[in-house]
Amino acid sequence: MTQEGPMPQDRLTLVFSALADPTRRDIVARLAVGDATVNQLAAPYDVTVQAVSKQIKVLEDAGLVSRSRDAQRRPVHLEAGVFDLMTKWIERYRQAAEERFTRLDAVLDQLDRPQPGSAEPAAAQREQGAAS
Amino acid sequence: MTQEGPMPQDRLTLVFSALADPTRRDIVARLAVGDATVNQLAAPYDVTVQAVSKQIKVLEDAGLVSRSRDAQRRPVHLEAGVFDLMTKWIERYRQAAEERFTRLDAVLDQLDRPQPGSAEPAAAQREQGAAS
DNA sequence: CGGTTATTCAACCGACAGGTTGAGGAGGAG
DNA sequence: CTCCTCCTCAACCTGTCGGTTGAATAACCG
Repeated sequence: MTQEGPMPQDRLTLVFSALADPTRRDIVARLAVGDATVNQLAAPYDVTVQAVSKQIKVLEDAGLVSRSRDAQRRPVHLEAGVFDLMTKWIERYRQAAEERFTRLDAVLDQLDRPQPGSAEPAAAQREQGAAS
Repeated sequence: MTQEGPMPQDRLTLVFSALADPTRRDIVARLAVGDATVNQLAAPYDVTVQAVSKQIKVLEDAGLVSRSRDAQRRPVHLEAGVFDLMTKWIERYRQAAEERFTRLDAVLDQLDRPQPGSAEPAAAQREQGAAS
Protein backbone atom coordinates (compact mmCIF):
# COMPACT_ATOMS: atom_id res chain seq x y z
CA MET A 1 0.00 0.00 0.00
CA THR A 2 2.99 2.25 -0.46
CA GLN A 3 2.27 3.12 -4.04
CA GLU A 4 2.68 6.76 -4.93
CA GLY A 5 5.08 6.84 -7.84
CA PRO A 6 4.16 4.14 -10.34
CA MET A 7 7.44 3.37 -12.08
CA PRO A 8 7.44 0.93 -14.96
CA GLN A 9 9.99 -1.11 -13.05
CA ASP A 10 7.63 -1.52 -10.15
CA ARG A 11 4.82 -2.45 -12.45
CA LEU A 12 6.87 -5.26 -13.94
CA THR A 13 7.54 -6.52 -10.45
CA LEU A 14 3.84 -6.49 -9.69
CA VAL A 15 2.97 -8.30 -12.91
CA PHE A 16 5.60 -11.01 -12.58
CA SER A 17 4.79 -11.50 -8.91
CA ALA A 18 1.10 -11.79 -9.71
CA LEU A 19 1.71 -14.45 -12.33
CA ALA A 20 4.16 -16.34 -10.14
CA ASP A 21 1.21 -17.97 -8.37
CA PRO A 22 -0.42 -20.96 -10.12
CA THR A 23 -3.86 -20.10 -8.79
CA ARG A 24 -3.63 -16.59 -10.14
CA ARG A 25 -2.44 -17.85 -13.52
CA ASP A 26 -5.40 -20.20 -13.51
CA ILE A 27 -7.70 -17.29 -12.80
CA VAL A 28 -6.23 -15.46 -15.75
CA ALA A 29 -6.86 -18.52 -17.91
CA ARG A 30 -10.49 -18.58 -16.87
CA LEU A 31 -10.91 -14.90 -17.51
CA ALA A 32 -9.57 -15.34 -21.02
CA VAL A 33 -12.78 -17.25 -21.73
CA GLY A 34 -14.97 -14.52 -20.34
CA ASP A 35 -15.63 -12.21 -17.43
CA ALA A 36 -16.57 -13.83 -14.15
CA THR A 37 -17.60 -12.86 -10.64
CA VAL A 38 -15.57 -13.56 -7.53
CA ASN A 39 -17.85 -16.38 -6.49
CA GLN A 40 -17.58 -18.03 -9.87
CA LEU A 41 -13.83 -17.72 -9.82
CA ALA A 42 -13.60 -19.11 -6.32
CA ALA A 43 -15.83 -22.11 -6.99
CA PRO A 44 -13.25 -24.53 -8.45
CA TYR A 45 -10.78 -24.09 -5.61
CA ASP A 46 -10.99 -25.46 -2.11
CA VAL A 47 -10.07 -22.15 -0.56
CA THR A 48 -12.39 -19.53 0.85
CA VAL A 49 -13.90 -16.74 -1.21
CA GLN A 50 -11.92 -14.21 0.78
CA ALA A 51 -8.67 -15.78 -0.32
CA VAL A 52 -9.68 -15.58 -3.98
CA SER A 53 -10.80 -12.00 -3.46
CA LYS A 54 -7.30 -11.24 -2.26
CA GLN A 55 -5.77 -12.94 -5.28
CA ILE A 56 -7.93 -10.86 -7.57
CA LYS A 57 -6.79 -7.78 -5.74
CA VAL A 58 -3.21 -8.73 -6.51
CA LEU A 59 -4.05 -9.18 -10.19
CA GLU A 60 -5.86 -5.86 -10.17
CA ASP A 61 -2.94 -4.01 -8.58
CA ALA A 62 -0.74 -5.44 -11.30
CA GLY A 63 -3.14 -4.10 -13.92
CA LEU A 64 -3.91 -7.56 -15.25
CA VAL A 65 -7.61 -7.40 -14.50
CA SER A 66 -10.23 -4.76 -13.80
CA ARG A 67 -13.45 -4.86 -11.88
CA SER A 68 -16.74 -3.25 -12.78
CA ARG A 69 -19.99 -3.21 -10.88
CA ASP A 70 -23.20 -5.13 -11.43
CA ALA A 71 -25.51 -4.87 -8.44
CA GLN A 72 -23.72 -6.69 -5.61
CA ARG A 73 -21.45 -8.44 -8.03
CA ARG A 74 -18.04 -7.29 -9.17
CA PRO A 75 -17.37 -8.90 -12.55
CA VAL A 76 -13.65 -9.36 -13.15
CA HIS A 77 -12.32 -8.56 -16.61
CA LEU A 78 -9.00 -9.52 -18.14
CA GLU A 79 -6.95 -6.56 -19.37
CA ALA A 80 -4.84 -7.19 -22.44
CA GLY A 81 -2.59 -4.15 -22.22
CA VAL A 82 -0.21 -5.35 -19.54
CA PHE A 83 0.78 -8.41 -21.49
CA ASP A 84 2.51 -6.18 -23.98
CA LEU A 85 4.69 -4.81 -21.22
CA MET A 86 5.84 -8.28 -20.32
CA THR A 87 6.31 -9.36 -23.89
CA LYS A 88 8.48 -6.37 -24.60
CA TRP A 89 10.69 -7.03 -21.59
CA ILE A 90 11.02 -10.70 -22.37
CA GLU A 91 11.66 -10.23 -26.06
CA ARG A 92 14.46 -7.81 -25.37
CA TYR A 93 16.51 -10.31 -23.40
CA ARG A 94 15.46 -13.35 -25.32
CA GLN A 95 16.71 -11.81 -28.52
CA ALA A 96 19.90 -10.70 -26.83
CA ALA A 97 20.54 -14.17 -25.50
CA GLU A 98 19.80 -15.85 -28.81
CA GLU A 99 21.89 -13.39 -30.71
CA ARG A 100 24.83 -13.97 -28.44
CA PHE A 101 24.39 -17.66 -28.88
CA THR A 102 24.32 -17.67 -32.66
CA ARG A 103 27.11 -15.14 -32.94
CA LEU A 104 29.28 -16.75 -30.34
CA ASP A 105 32.29 -17.37 -32.52
CA ALA A 106 32.15 -13.91 -34.05
CA VAL A 107 31.95 -12.36 -30.61
CA LEU A 108 34.88 -14.36 -29.36
CA ASP A 109 36.85 -13.19 -32.34
CA GLN A 110 35.98 -9.55 -31.68
CA LEU A 111 36.75 -9.81 -27.97
CA ASP A 112 40.46 -9.37 -28.42
CA ARG A 113 40.04 -5.62 -28.53
CA PRO A 114 40.88 -4.13 -25.10
CA GLN A 115 38.54 -1.18 -25.62
CA PRO A 116 35.78 -1.20 -23.03
CA GLY A 117 32.37 0.36 -23.29
CA SER A 118 32.23 1.81 -26.76
CA ALA A 119 31.29 -0.35 -29.70
CA GLU A 120 31.50 -3.76 -28.10
CA PRO A 121 29.30 -4.23 -25.05
CA ALA A 122 30.52 -7.74 -24.40
CA ALA A 123 34.05 -6.48 -24.15
CA ALA A 124 33.10 -4.11 -21.37
CA GLN A 125 31.84 -7.01 -19.33
CA ARG A 126 34.95 -8.98 -20.05
CA GLU A 127 37.43 -6.28 -19.22
CA GLN A 128 35.77 -5.40 -15.96
CA GLY A 129 38.11 -6.20 -13.14
CA ALA A 130 38.99 -3.35 -10.79
CA ALA A 131 35.52 -2.13 -10.01
CA SER A 132 35.66 -0.87 -6.42
CA MET B 1 20.60 -32.80 -13.04
CA THR B 2 16.89 -33.01 -12.61
CA GLN B 3 15.72 -33.71 -16.10
CA GLU B 4 12.35 -34.86 -14.89
CA GLY B 5 10.12 -31.99 -15.90
CA PRO B 6 7.25 -32.39 -13.44
CA MET B 7 4.96 -30.01 -15.27
CA PRO B 8 5.31 -27.00 -17.48
CA GLN B 9 3.10 -25.35 -14.91
CA ASP B 10 5.71 -25.69 -12.21
CA ARG B 11 8.44 -24.41 -14.47
CA LEU B 12 6.34 -21.37 -15.27
CA THR B 13 5.98 -20.73 -11.56
CA LEU B 14 9.73 -20.90 -11.13
CA VAL B 15 10.35 -18.56 -14.05
CA PHE B 16 7.77 -15.96 -13.07
CA SER B 17 8.89 -16.08 -9.45
CA ALA B 18 12.49 -15.64 -10.49
CA LEU B 19 11.70 -12.59 -12.58
CA ALA B 20 9.43 -11.11 -9.91
CA ASP B 21 12.51 -9.75 -8.15
CA PRO B 22 14.00 -6.49 -9.50
CA THR B 23 17.53 -7.53 -8.60
CA ARG B 24 17.19 -10.78 -10.49
CA ARG B 25 15.74 -9.00 -13.51
CA ASP B 26 18.69 -6.66 -13.34
CA ILE B 27 21.04 -9.61 -13.29
CA VAL B 28 19.33 -10.97 -16.38
CA ALA B 29 19.79 -7.60 -18.05
CA ARG B 30 23.50 -7.64 -17.32
CA LEU B 31 23.86 -11.19 -18.56
CA ALA B 32 22.23 -10.21 -21.83
CA VAL B 33 25.34 -8.15 -22.49
CA GLY B 34 27.67 -11.01 -21.69
CA ASP B 35 28.58 -13.72 -19.23
CA ALA B 36 29.77 -12.62 -15.82
CA THR B 37 31.11 -14.08 -12.61
CA VAL B 38 29.31 -13.93 -9.29
CA ASN B 39 31.61 -11.23 -7.98
CA GLN B 40 31.06 -9.09 -11.04
CA LEU B 41 27.33 -9.51 -10.75
CA ALA B 42 27.35 -8.72 -7.05
CA ALA B 43 29.50 -5.60 -7.35
CA PRO B 44 26.76 -3.04 -8.18
CA TYR B 45 24.53 -4.02 -5.28
CA ASP B 46 24.97 -3.26 -1.62
CA VAL B 47 24.22 -6.81 -0.58
CA THR B 48 26.68 -9.57 0.17
CA VAL B 49 28.05 -11.93 -2.43
CA GLN B 50 26.25 -14.80 -0.74
CA ALA B 51 22.93 -13.14 -1.34
CA VAL B 52 23.66 -12.72 -5.04
CA SER B 53 24.82 -16.30 -5.18
CA LYS B 54 21.41 -17.32 -3.89
CA GLN B 55 19.68 -15.16 -6.47
CA ILE B 56 21.68 -16.79 -9.23
CA LYS B 57 20.66 -20.16 -7.84
CA VAL B 58 17.03 -19.14 -8.18
CA LEU B 59 17.60 -18.07 -11.76
CA GLU B 60 19.41 -21.32 -12.41
CA ASP B 61 16.62 -23.45 -10.95
CA ALA B 62 14.21 -21.61 -13.22
CA GLY B 63 16.39 -22.48 -16.19
CA LEU B 64 17.08 -18.86 -17.00
CA VAL B 65 20.84 -19.09 -16.55
CA SER B 66 23.52 -21.76 -16.44
CA ARG B 67 26.90 -21.89 -14.77
CA SER B 68 30.13 -23.26 -16.18
CA ARG B 69 33.57 -23.46 -14.63
CA ASP B 70 36.68 -21.40 -15.14
CA ALA B 71 39.25 -22.04 -12.42
CA GLN B 72 37.67 -20.83 -9.17
CA ARG B 73 35.18 -18.75 -11.08
CA ARG B 74 31.78 -19.80 -12.24
CA PRO B 75 30.72 -17.67 -15.17
CA VAL B 76 26.97 -17.25 -15.38
CA HIS B 77 25.38 -17.54 -18.78
CA LEU B 78 21.93 -16.41 -19.89
CA GLU B 79 19.80 -19.15 -21.41
CA ALA B 80 17.45 -18.09 -24.14
CA GLY B 81 15.19 -21.11 -24.27
CA VAL B 82 13.00 -20.41 -21.27
CA PHE B 83 11.89 -17.07 -22.62
CA ASP B 84 9.96 -18.88 -25.32
CA LEU B 85 7.97 -20.69 -22.65
CA MET B 86 6.91 -17.41 -21.11
CA THR B 87 6.20 -15.76 -24.42
CA LYS B 88 3.96 -18.64 -25.43
CA TRP B 89 1.99 -18.47 -22.21
CA ILE B 90 1.62 -14.72 -22.36
CA GLU B 91 0.69 -14.60 -26.01
CA ARG B 92 -2.01 -17.14 -25.44
CA TYR B 93 -3.94 -15.00 -23.00
CA ARG B 94 -3.03 -11.68 -24.52
CA GLN B 95 -4.57 -12.75 -27.79
CA ALA B 96 -7.62 -14.11 -26.03
CA ALA B 97 -8.11 -10.87 -24.15
CA GLU B 98 -7.61 -8.74 -27.25
CA GLU B 99 -9.90 -10.92 -29.29
CA ARG B 100 -12.64 -10.63 -26.76
CA PHE B 101 -12.11 -6.91 -26.75
CA THR B 102 -12.35 -6.45 -30.50
CA ARG B 103 -15.38 -8.71 -30.67
CA LEU B 104 -17.13 -6.84 -27.94
CA ASP B 105 -19.99 -5.60 -30.07
CA ALA B 106 -20.65 -9.04 -31.47
CA VAL B 107 -20.67 -10.45 -27.98
CA LEU B 108 -23.00 -7.76 -26.80
CA ASP B 109 -25.31 -8.55 -29.67
CA GLN B 110 -25.28 -12.21 -28.76
CA LEU B 111 -25.98 -11.43 -25.16
CA ASP B 112 -29.04 -9.40 -26.01
CA ARG B 113 -27.71 -6.57 -23.91
CA PRO B 114 -28.55 -3.04 -24.98
CA GLN B 115 -26.21 -1.67 -22.29
CA PRO B 116 -22.59 -1.55 -23.41
CA GLY B 117 -19.63 -2.00 -21.15
CA SER B 118 -20.25 -1.86 -17.47
CA ALA B 119 -23.97 -2.15 -17.03
CA GLU B 120 -24.64 -5.87 -16.95
CA PRO B 121 -21.95 -8.25 -18.15
CA ALA B 122 -23.55 -10.90 -16.01
CA ALA B 123 -24.37 -13.14 -18.94
CA ALA B 124 -21.12 -14.94 -18.41
CA GLN B 125 -22.91 -16.45 -15.49
CA ARG B 126 -23.45 -19.76 -17.18
CA GLU B 127 -21.94 -22.76 -15.52
CA GLN B 128 -18.34 -22.71 -16.57
CA GLY B 129 -16.43 -25.92 -16.55
CA ALA B 130 -12.71 -26.31 -16.13
CA ALA B 131 -11.34 -24.28 -18.96
CA SER B 132 -8.05 -25.14 -20.61
C1' DC C 1 -38.73 -3.23 6.77
C1' DG C 2 -35.88 -7.76 7.64
C1' DG C 3 -33.30 -11.33 5.32
C1' DT C 4 -30.21 -13.12 1.85
C1' DT C 5 -26.44 -12.82 -1.48
C1' DA C 6 -21.95 -11.05 -2.98
C1' DT C 7 -17.93 -9.09 -1.71
C1' DT C 8 -14.58 -6.87 1.06
C1' DC C 9 -12.13 -5.50 5.51
C1' DA C 10 -9.52 -6.73 9.79
C1' DA C 11 -6.84 -9.41 12.67
C1' DC C 12 -4.25 -13.37 13.04
C1' DC C 13 -1.02 -17.29 11.76
C1' DG C 14 2.23 -20.74 9.56
C1' DA C 15 5.42 -20.96 5.71
C1' DC C 16 8.60 -19.23 2.89
C1' DA C 17 11.76 -15.71 0.53
C1' DG C 18 15.67 -12.89 0.95
C1' DG C 19 18.95 -11.02 3.79
C1' DT C 20 22.89 -11.61 7.22
C1' DT C 21 27.12 -13.81 9.48
C1' DG C 22 30.36 -17.66 9.84
C1' DA C 23 32.59 -21.47 8.11
C1' DG C 24 34.34 -24.42 4.47
C1' DG C 25 35.99 -26.19 -0.13
C1' DA C 26 38.16 -25.65 -4.72
C1' DG C 27 41.85 -23.75 -7.17
C1' DG C 28 45.53 -20.50 -8.62
C1' DA C 29 49.80 -17.37 -6.98
C1' DG C 30 53.88 -16.71 -4.09
C1' DC D 1 53.35 -25.81 1.39
C1' DT D 2 50.89 -21.52 2.48
C1' DC D 3 48.12 -17.85 1.47
C1' DC D 4 44.63 -15.65 -0.93
C1' DT D 5 40.61 -15.44 -4.02
C1' DC D 6 36.11 -17.01 -5.58
C1' DC D 7 32.29 -19.19 -4.46
C1' DT D 8 28.94 -22.10 -1.88
C1' DC D 9 26.85 -24.24 2.31
C1' DA D 10 24.63 -23.85 6.95
C1' DA D 11 22.22 -21.61 10.54
C1' DC D 12 19.64 -17.79 11.79
C1' DC D 13 16.56 -13.58 11.62
C1' DT D 14 12.79 -10.99 9.66
C1' DG D 15 9.23 -9.29 6.54
C1' DT D 16 6.01 -10.60 3.33
C1' DC D 17 2.52 -14.00 1.36
C1' DG D 18 -1.31 -16.99 1.17
C1' DG D 19 -4.46 -18.78 3.95
C1' DT D 20 -8.03 -18.70 7.81
C1' DT D 21 -12.08 -16.87 10.71
C1' DG D 22 -15.20 -13.13 11.98
C1' DA D 23 -17.42 -9.01 11.09
C1' DA D 24 -18.86 -5.21 7.97
C1' DT D 25 -20.69 -3.11 3.71
C1' DA D 26 -23.60 -2.99 -0.46
C1' DA D 27 -27.46 -4.20 -3.08
C1' DC D 28 -31.18 -7.12 -4.25
C1' DC D 29 -35.70 -9.90 -2.76
C1' DG D 30 -39.97 -10.74 -0.34
